[in-house]
Amino acid sequence: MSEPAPELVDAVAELAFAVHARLTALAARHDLSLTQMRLLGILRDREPPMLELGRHLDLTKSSVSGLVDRAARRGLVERVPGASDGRVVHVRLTDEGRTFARAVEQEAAKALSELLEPLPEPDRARLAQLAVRVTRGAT
Amino acid sequence: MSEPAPELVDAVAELAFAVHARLTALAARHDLSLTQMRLLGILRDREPPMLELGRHLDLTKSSVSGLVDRAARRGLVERVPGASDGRVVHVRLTDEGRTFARAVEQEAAKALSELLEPLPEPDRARLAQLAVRVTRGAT
DNA sequence: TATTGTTATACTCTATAACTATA
DNA sequence: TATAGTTATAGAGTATAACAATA
Repeated sequence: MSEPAPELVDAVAELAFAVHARLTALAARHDLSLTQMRLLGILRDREPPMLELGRHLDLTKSSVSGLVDRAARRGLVERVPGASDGRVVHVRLTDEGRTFARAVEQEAAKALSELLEPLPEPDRARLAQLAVRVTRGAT
Repeated sequence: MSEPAPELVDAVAELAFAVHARLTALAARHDLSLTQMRLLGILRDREPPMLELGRHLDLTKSSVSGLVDRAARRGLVERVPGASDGRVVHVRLTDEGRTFARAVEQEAAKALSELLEPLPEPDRARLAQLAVRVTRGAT
């Protein structure tokens, strides 16, 4: 392992905080937590059971229950009984939730690309490329 | 404004989530929230009043009160009455808090540099450089 | 009056443990 | 018995509004 080079590590951490803060603020403007926003994103192309949802979000089943309760109360998602296994409950977006999720997602993309505006185009692509290489090899 | 190029934006968002998750997990191993960890980091070289702390953390004064209460209950920080202005309360690390903060900070640097390991050294420096340029121009 | 901070209250988020229903 | 999910309970984190003390 090579020497950490602390200020370089700091730079990456600061970028991460900036991204996180932007997304959190955006979510808050729609009365969503970042977790709720991620929930909508996950459900965009899936109808997973509660436990699987928990794996995606790294939450316990009880936390997922509460999360889905609150989203369902707002009419964004709904629970669907499993067809083959009576114990399983799938979660899916309602029509309203899908429309909403789509809008929020577009805003998020816009917010992040605004954040990246200090970089001219070729560097932006370079940053993204490096980011991909890190996350591909990540835990 | 140029076209968003969604998958590039996604890559940066994913990197941010990975960094955030690492730091959150590390903090949790010490029974800290990420906010508590940031609090310790801020106090490393400052003894700010409550309101200023709130500006650093982007929290209301009431949230800061609770945050400092909990950190103080653990013996990590202490409140110090302002000398010139009787309304002001400064916050500073205790000796124990300082030792603890130092240890956690080193672990954090190590955790992040591990995360960046998929990149060979020159690329790591490039990533950091790009990150700096984004955050320098950022909100 | 204005400012700094705390307190009262409420809600989200999260976890652990106990419980229910199904397999 | 084992698994999927819910519920009861508790604590952190956050906010708004009302309050206290100081300026």
